[in-house]
Amino acid sequence: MKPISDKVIGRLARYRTLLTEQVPEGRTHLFSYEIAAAMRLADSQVRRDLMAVGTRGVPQHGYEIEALKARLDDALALDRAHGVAVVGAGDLGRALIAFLEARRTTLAIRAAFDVDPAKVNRVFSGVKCHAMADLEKVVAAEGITLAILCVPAAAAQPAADALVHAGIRGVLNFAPVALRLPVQVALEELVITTYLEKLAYFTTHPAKERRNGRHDAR
Amino acid sequence: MKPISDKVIGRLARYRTLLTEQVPEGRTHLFSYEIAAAMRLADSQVRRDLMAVGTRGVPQHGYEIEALKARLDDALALDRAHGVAVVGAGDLGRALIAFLEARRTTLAIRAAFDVDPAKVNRVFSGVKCHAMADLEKVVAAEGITLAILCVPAAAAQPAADALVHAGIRGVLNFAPVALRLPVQVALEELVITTYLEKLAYFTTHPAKERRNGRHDAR
DNA sequence: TAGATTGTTAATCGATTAACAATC
DNA sequence: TAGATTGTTAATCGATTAACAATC
Repeated sequence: MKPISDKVIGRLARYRTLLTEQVPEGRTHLFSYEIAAAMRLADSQVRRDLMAVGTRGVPQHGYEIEALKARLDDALALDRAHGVAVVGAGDLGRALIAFLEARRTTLAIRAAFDVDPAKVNRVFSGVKCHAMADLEKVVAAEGITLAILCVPAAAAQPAADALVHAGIRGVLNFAPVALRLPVQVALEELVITTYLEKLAYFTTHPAKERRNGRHDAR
Repeated sequence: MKPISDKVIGRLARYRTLLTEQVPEGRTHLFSYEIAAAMRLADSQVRRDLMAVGTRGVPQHGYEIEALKARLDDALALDRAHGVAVVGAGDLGRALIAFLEARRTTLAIRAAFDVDPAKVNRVFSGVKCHAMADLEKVVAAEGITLAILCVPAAAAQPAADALVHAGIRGVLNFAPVALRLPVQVALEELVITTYLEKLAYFTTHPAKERRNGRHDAR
């Protein structure tokens, strides 16, 4: 399969969520324009995206939901397990553990890490918290490839360096810091205040000025 | 000022965070290529973005940090206060309250809401939790314009409808649901699993395939 | 069949980058 | 001054949309 752009992957993940969380009652198939309407996209874009992962629809019938879900799972590599670590077991980190463990998928949180000795060896929502010193050992032992970084800004870059050293392949960063990572390590920035600030701007300016898609992740 | 695109606003917010959180020791000015390097952008893009908000740099000296921060605050409407509500006081909602209240800015959380009677009237990190039934009253009384939506998927659309009815201007959505909102209400989708799924894909495929910016939001 | 919807190409659009004259 | 960096335009690039023949 040809390289698929970041943008397309983001939309494919959203299609998958839509199919999982919001399938209209009693439907087995969906038309491209229905998916498009739910996400405020053009129908040709939906067809084009689905084409990129080799899905086939049928004129007059649309796309079969179960087959499409299976195809998306496969394309997004969600048919295999991915080990996830949460680094920083503060309020946000613990909330993310609880939130993500509640919806068990192939993305499973296998460990938490914190510098605070009071948190080490505690178990949060079924996930054990380890000392940062044990990062490399635990990452290897648990087969962890992804990390969610929820430490304070000042601790983010050192923690990221430690993660890279431990062989992590992707980082989801919540700290308000522009991380420097080797290019081969995937990075998603998810700085909540950035999103709030965007909202503040767009609610303060006429709606007309909102030029682009409402999404991102993006 | 001309309309500024969603993409540019997102980067401006990130420049602002960089200037606030990561100013190199003892510097009063920064060059466009320094800002660009920190964010993995082209230097001409930084200059272009700053031009959009009317900032002037000086050849040989770069951009004055304090003046630039002030200009960005003004452009992003962060010089005024914005009232924020957190809807859904579960683990994630309460963590966001604690997280955002710790970094008091002009984006201040003025109220939380939940359907659970056990949570109503409790105070989380200094923020009072109200019944959903009181949404409209409290939003008006507290001058709330933005909402952070952290309710379960099934409750998201009804909650969003109630927020719109109460006159909210922008919604930051954490629920894994494609919300339908009137176009004049700004919407940012921040579905954490979507980001994790993107990471899973990019860590499973050769780094070379990563075509685009590492960010989004945005 | 006729009509609706897909798959796919071509056209458009917007965003990014390169280039360089202006400037300090 | 000379050289480095800005402001800004033009060129490139990629993403989105429109269009329509193929198809069920």
